[in-house]
Amino acid sequence: MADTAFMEKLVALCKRRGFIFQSSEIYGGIGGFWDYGPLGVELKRNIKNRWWQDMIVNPPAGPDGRELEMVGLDCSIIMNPQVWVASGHAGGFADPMVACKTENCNALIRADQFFCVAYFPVPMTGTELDELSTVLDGLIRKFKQAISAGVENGESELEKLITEFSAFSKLQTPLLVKSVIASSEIEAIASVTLTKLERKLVGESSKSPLAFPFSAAYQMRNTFGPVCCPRCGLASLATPRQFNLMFESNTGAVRTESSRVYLRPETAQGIFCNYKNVLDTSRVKIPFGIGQVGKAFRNEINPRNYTFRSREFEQMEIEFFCRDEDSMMWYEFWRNTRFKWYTDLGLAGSKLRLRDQTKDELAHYSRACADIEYLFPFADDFQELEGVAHRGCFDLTQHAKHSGKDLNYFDEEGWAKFLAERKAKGEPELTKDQKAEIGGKAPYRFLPTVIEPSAGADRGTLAFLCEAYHEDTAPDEKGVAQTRVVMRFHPKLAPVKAAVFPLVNKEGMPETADKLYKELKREMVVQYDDGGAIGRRYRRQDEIGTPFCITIDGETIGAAGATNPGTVTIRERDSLQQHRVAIGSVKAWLKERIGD
RNA sequence: GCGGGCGUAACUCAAUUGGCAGAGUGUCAGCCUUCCAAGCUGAAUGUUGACGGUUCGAAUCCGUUCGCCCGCUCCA
Repeated sequence: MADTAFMEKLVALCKRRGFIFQSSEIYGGIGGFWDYGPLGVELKRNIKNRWWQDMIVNPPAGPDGRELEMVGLDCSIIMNPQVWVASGHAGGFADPMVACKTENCNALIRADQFFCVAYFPVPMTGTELDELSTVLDGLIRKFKQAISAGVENGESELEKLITEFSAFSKLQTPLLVKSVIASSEIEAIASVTLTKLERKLVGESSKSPLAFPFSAAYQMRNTFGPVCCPRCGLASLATPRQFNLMFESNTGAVRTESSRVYLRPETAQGIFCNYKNVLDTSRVKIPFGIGQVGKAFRNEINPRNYTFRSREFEQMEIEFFCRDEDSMMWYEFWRNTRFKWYTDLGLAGSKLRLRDQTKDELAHYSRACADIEYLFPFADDFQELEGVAHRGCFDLTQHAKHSGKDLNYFDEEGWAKFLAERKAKGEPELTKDQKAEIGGKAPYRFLPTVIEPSAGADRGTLAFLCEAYHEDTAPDEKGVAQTRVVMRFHPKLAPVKAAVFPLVNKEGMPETADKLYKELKREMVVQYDDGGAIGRRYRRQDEIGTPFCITIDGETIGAAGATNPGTVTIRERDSLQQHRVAIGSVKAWLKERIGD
């Protein structure tokens, strides 16, 4: 169950303490855009820096035990518009939506994700059903491919399908396009369970149902009858409309059709477009990866759930290039590596899961995809933080085709070895033509296969915020249990690593504390606080998730009766335990616990 | 896009039938305080989202508009 009360408390805290603000708040805000305040920026930066450090600078060893080759990149947000034609975003990143006009229904349907069912007046024979299934399978596959490939002219693609369907459908005339069902049920309809489903849909009547894409059904409504809303069941659907999710802008001061450009909807295409540059300049060899952290933009139909679905968001993406025969090994590697990264940083509970996508969910070019998902307090279901996708060589193929450039990888090492082996065996030297012939294809020249771990930085930040929020009880000075709000960030992610307090504002304690504070701030984010009672200061730091509080007391300054002169207390946020540490060792003590 | 809900201090929320815009928390200043907030004193902060209307008088009623939240839907 969604815990809205929890979410409201977290959102209030984020505002009150300066983690997250609404964008342009003084003007009433703007939906789908958010600002990170002084603490939020530290938290998000820590997450991005960790990612960069753990994935690019010092990645774990590969599945073969060898060092991983990873390099970084920082691409522009606006690219040549042809990029988006090649990637499929220009054509396919637009969802055909259809709304129901019934007063109390108003359902909104993704037309490409729904299929219609038609019923035939006469029962079919087993052979006819088999034939029907085969044809349907083919049609559905083609339709899905057309959608995911982002065919530039979806209309004509649909018409082709309809013609094909009509040719077949002279077998029987459908009675009525009755309902719309989710694509996940399509397998059931198009395969052997026809009769079972038939019963489910039309009781014990003998009509045989036939399913086909919603858009096709809509176009054929004059022949087959009206398409009904899946929710209210009435024939009240409006004309399907395109929802384009690309942000548009213009280059140059004069706006014309040809000046139109797009803000990138993902950082990945910048990597693919620079893949050849990286190969040519940085001495990397396959397998290797390129990582990038950067903003991306999508005109979400309806941004919701705090920062979870923003229209401007930040991604942390890797494109890992490898040989196709090793690709499933690398896919497994990245799938596990990325999941472990989250658990190591504290998303360790049952709220985090690794889920393999089903065949239905996969894009047509994708061989496998795993989602790393988090159960946010605002949702009933797990939501995606990151997708690790096996993309085959789809992207590079597309860019090679559209740019006209050869994006093949040439394995110089393997080629040299091949030539040397021939020589050793005393085989005759190859002619120029033979060399071009053999060296011009696999295994020496080929388009690499790509594994893409693509993480949402803002989603990750939000997940870490949700995971950190705790209310527990701690005793006050009278020993009475009091509720306290504590953000239990992993020390590596905590926006403030430590706070320095003088126990009281006299006897030289402020001076000593200030000196320690200034020394620590050279290497980490620390705060100095002398305001109010010590307990109040502890609670303030608990609320922003500072893992360690250092107090300068009588012992530190060697007051009369001190048994541990020159030591401070370091209080731990989660356990409330205190440690006595020599003031000169504080920095080392903290660094040991916070890590690099 | 459609439907519903809602806009009062930094946060959480009051304000009787239309009658002087308030409280708690937080923040700031000072005092007190030798280790876990709700000790003391004081202070600042509001064109009640905006515009218009009704009225002697509007946070409150009406209209318009802007924005936010929820549902349908999408996704990193």
